[in-house]
Amino acid sequence: MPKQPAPPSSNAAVTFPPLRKPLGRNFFERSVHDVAPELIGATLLVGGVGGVIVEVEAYHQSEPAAHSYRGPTPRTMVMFGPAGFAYVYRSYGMHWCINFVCEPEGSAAAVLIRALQPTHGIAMMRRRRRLEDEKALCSGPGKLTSALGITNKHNGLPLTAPPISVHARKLEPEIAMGPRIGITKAVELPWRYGLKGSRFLSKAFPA
DNA sequence: CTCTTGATCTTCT
DNA sequence: GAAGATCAAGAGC
Repeated sequence: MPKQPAPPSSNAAVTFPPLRKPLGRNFFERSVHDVAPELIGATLLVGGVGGVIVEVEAYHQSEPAAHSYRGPTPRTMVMFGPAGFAYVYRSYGMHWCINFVCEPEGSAAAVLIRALQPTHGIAMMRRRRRLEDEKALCSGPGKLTSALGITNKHNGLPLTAPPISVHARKLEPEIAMGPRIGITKAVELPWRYGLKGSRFLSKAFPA
């Protein structure tokens, strides 16, 4: 094992830049196309571990790349419910991915969280991922759930109550935009958003 | 750097 | 039975 800086020897508070009050349900109860870009720069914490959201994708019921496209199923139930809850699904038989459910009840839309810049609980993330490289800890939708300990147990949990919280950004970041990744339908829709120039993306946006 | 492939299994057809 | 909102490792350049 490579040497790491010694972690704090107690549970004494570790200082981080102060976070804003957690976002409430009303933040998510809007068009997924408004919410998705506004999530760039926000902080996601699960059990105190997390970081700044640097990449997301919007999915909407009306479009065939969305899991909700064919109507409610046991898996996609949560998306047809109210906004402000987590939709967690199994990807390729081995990874978990987390979405934030948006829009008023009746409209099934969600934002896939694709990458974080780690800020809180980095030592824990390194243990879970068995990986040192900070910029690769959360640089993909399956990687960040592993780093944050997200599994199907989190499916349907509120994003507005422990252990999950989402904190608004403090500054207006520069947003990059482009086609979504890893899909074969509706590939032309530019519904992927990212923090311009971030080193923590799953994949760079074309200049 | 890019490209290819194997791993692995739930979901819906 | 096939596809899939992925990842990591290996080969080639």
